[in-house]
Amino acid sequence: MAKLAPTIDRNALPEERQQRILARLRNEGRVVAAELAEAFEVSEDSIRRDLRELAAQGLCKRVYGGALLPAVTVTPLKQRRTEHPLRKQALARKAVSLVKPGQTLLIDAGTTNAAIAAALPVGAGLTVITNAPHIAQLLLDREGFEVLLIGGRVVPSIGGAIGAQAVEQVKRMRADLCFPGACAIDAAHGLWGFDSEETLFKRAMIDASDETVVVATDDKLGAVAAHQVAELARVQHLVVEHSADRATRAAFAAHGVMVHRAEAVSG
Amino acid sequence: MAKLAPTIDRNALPEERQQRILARLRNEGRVVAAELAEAFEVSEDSIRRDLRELAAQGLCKRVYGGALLPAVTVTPLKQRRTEHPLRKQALARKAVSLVKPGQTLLIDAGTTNAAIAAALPVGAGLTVITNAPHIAQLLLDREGFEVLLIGGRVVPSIGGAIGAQAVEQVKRMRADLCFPGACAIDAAHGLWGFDSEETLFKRAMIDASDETVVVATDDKLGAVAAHQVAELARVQHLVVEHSADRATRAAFAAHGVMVHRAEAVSG
DNA sequence: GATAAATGTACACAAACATGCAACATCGTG
DNA sequence: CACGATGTTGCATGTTTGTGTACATTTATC
Repeated sequence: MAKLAPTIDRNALPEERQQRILARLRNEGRVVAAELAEAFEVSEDSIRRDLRELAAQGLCKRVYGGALLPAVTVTPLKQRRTEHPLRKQALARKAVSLVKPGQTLLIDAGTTNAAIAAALPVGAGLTVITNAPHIAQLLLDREGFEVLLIGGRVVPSIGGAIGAQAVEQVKRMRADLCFPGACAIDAAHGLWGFDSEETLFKRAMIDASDETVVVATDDKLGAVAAHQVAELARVQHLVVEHSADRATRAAFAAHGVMVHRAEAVSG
Repeated sequence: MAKLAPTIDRNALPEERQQRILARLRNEGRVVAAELAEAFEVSEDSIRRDLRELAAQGLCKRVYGGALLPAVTVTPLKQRRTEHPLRKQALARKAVSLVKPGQTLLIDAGTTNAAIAAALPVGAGLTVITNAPHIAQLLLDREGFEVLLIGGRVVPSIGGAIGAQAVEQVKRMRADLCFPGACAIDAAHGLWGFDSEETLFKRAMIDASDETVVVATDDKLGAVAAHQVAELARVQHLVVEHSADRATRAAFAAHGVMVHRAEAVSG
């Protein structure tokens, strides 16, 4: 198992060597500096230099004696939830003002949407459909909401169920208002998502609702991601931060989107 | 199952060794310093140093002779949710011992079941299907679980989705083990629920699983409610409190149920 | 309370490390 | 071809880190 590969590692160019080190690392999960030095017939110093460069690019994790695969720690949702609390609260307050008593809302997973759920008025007879356990739990704890859960495989990085099963359930529902979490929104090209499955789910949400409200922090405005969720024509309302660029707001308004500007925050 | 893994632990890099120790700990729930020293071919002192560092990061709990998984720190909110936290934790610890790595679990809503979810070992490759947003969220926050959500209308008093839609989704799934929350269990008449719809859901859960584990606090034992969920023959395991009556335990055992008794609690 | 195992601390040693430097090859430009 | 610029390499330097041993202390068990 050790040297069955016919690859000749000696006489490798520096860059080539780094690629081979990476390949080994990904195969075996770890590399030892001394072994690499022997395989490539260079000094351990050179290997260490390679590892240092790879680590600087985040491609490996340097440890005493060699290197390991980098820890795949995507920022936990738990952490993200508390990132810009004041800004998200301000956005949420404005977004909630679009909700009328007795309506049925379709709320996507996401930290901004969790802030919206937390800001919804109790006792307005609202029905909330969501794919995010966190949001469902939040509304149950507040009491006074009718909560419908969308099932399916829950993607940890998103914090909600997406995928075929979730899409199918959404298709069998109707809502007055939907809040698809925005990954990016652009006046010319509409709403965008990062992930293919996530995009399908958001589209199903929009199709199942009379009106769509996009709530976007500044960094989402004018950005474009990999997959289109929907044309801008499908979006009736856009809620932006107080700090949102004036020209950008005008651009969306020119496309017939009602733009709502949140209050300023001190923080 | 013990040493079939071809993983070579000797010659591990220091940091790599700590990672492997953590992996072992999460799989087996405990590690012994002497065994680790032999496996990694280093002195026990080095192992102790590793354990000390891991403990400093809160990743394990040092004990005389080795280390254990850190105490499941239940947040104040969750504790308020639970009436008898210590008793339920003791039950949960015993219930979790029935779970094997890689299994798929079907976990019902309920405070006792939430305690079980909180006690599940991370990194054992477990898949959890649940109708309770609270439990789903708890597992997402702990990371390392595959979580499948059962959708439907969420009943606030239960804290989970039941009803036709939920039943339909459960029917399309298979699990190794299921934990239906018990309302009452009786040696002569089996498992009982309070509510008609809830009962249907629990029955669907049991039908979808190879084995059923009922975890019951003392007050559930020998009690009978309005709707029958299942015959006792469908129940393979019963986990009871340390204080459970001896004759009652014998009665269940006589019906072919494996009775597991939790540790005593000081409180 | 006695005993043996487990533990923490201190210290010495070796391995791995970062850094600076000189030698060498490669490449482009005058 | 000459020349310098650039980049890579190996070596020597001093530093950091991990490891094992020795000894005093704590802990579990009888």
